[in-house]
Amino acid sequence: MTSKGGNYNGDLFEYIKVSEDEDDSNAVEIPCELDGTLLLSTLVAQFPGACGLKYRHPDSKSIRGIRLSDGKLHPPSEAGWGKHLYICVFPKENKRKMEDVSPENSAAKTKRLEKKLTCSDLICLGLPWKSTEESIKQYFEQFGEVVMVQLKRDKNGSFKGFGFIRFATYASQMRALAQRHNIDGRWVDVRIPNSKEGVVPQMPCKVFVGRCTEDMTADDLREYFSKFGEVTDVFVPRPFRAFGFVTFLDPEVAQSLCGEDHVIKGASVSVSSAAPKIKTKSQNWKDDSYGPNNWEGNRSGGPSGGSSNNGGNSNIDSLNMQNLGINPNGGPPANFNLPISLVAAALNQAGWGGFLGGPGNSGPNNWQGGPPQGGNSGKNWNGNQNWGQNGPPQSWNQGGGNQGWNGSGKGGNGGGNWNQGSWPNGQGNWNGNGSGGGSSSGSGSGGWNNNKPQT
DNA sequence: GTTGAGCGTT
Repeated sequence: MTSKGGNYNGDLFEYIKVSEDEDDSNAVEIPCELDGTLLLSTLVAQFPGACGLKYRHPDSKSIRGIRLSDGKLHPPSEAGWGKHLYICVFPKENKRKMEDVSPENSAAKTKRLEKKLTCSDLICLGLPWKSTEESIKQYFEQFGEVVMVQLKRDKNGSFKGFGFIRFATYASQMRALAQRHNIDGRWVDVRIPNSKEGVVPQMPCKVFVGRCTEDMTADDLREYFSKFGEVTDVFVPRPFRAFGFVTFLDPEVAQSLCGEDHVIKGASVSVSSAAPKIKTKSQNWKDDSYGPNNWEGNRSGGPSGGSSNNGGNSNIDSLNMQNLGINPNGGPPANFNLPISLVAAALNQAGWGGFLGGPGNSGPNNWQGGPPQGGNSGKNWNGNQNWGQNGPPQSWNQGGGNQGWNGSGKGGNGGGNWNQGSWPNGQGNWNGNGSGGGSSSGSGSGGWNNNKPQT
């Protein structure tokens, strides 16, 4: 490509300096497009969750926003981006839509959010023996402010290899929970402690995007929807099926978009709940209009490395819950007493479709009759098994017209795909494998516990 | 001095 483009400096790519704050010591230089604009997606690739840019005007000393349209950030003047330090704009923690700011509504919502988006302590399992409070704090600060680190020791003061941390914000917590962590060469499990039990799905983080056109890629959806809040996953089925799923960090954002139409690439798409339609007659998953899609192409395995080893006795435990964006501290939502099939659906919506069923006999249809036997006592997901090369059993693929795991060839190989990249340190992004396809390509390394004994 | 699934009173 030797296009001269409409760039401002005569260079092929103009780079602009971007930082998370006004401290430019960790600024990243980001390339613009040839027309002088900066793609939001380029920005997000370096600053996951960013939704815009601003800078401090040298004369007025005030902060100026950068124009964003159609996923492109426009330089502040004809002269281009100049040498300003640009600062990332991130969605507010308690974001809500403009039309929702009527006083009572606002107060009520804030209250709810406060309750819902509360941090909890996180347990860190498998820490290196040489860990210290300081080193662990330092590691986790890449996800946000760390307000507590406790490493557990025995009476003699020797470290037991695990500890607890706490973040200042829910967003930081979710970022940390959504990643695998390699600390000093060991895969460290970060989860919500079992002591925080009684949690239940709250609100779906995932929305269904209907009327997609064939030229809409996962990246397109990500780029578009990022302006409403941090997007943690996008799934666009291929071959083309005219819909997609977008998962937000904040369920409130997902919720707020439901029922709306949006224009992407010139086409009107409809956003709605990703929940399977409730069938009054038959709650058979096979008959659901798009229930089975939730099982398709989703990540295999949970964050513990796709290590489902439940042999058909899967259950819902805190390890699973934590990764659903489910608040460990919040009380039960209004729709607490859902049939288990809907709970399963809710779990899927939350972005973890596919993990409830195991390689055994726990395909979706098994959920109709109620929860699996065995309650919550069994420990699932702790083994090092993946789905295997072939994904879940064939019987999962009988949904009419649905591709299923094997048919689509997607997502069947275990958990390596969950965040290969790291988050805020600029070395990667959510979808470490590029093209926004983290949700649909799954030949991973086989899970968390790749640890080798240390010497 | 060793170890590697777990669940916090240091």
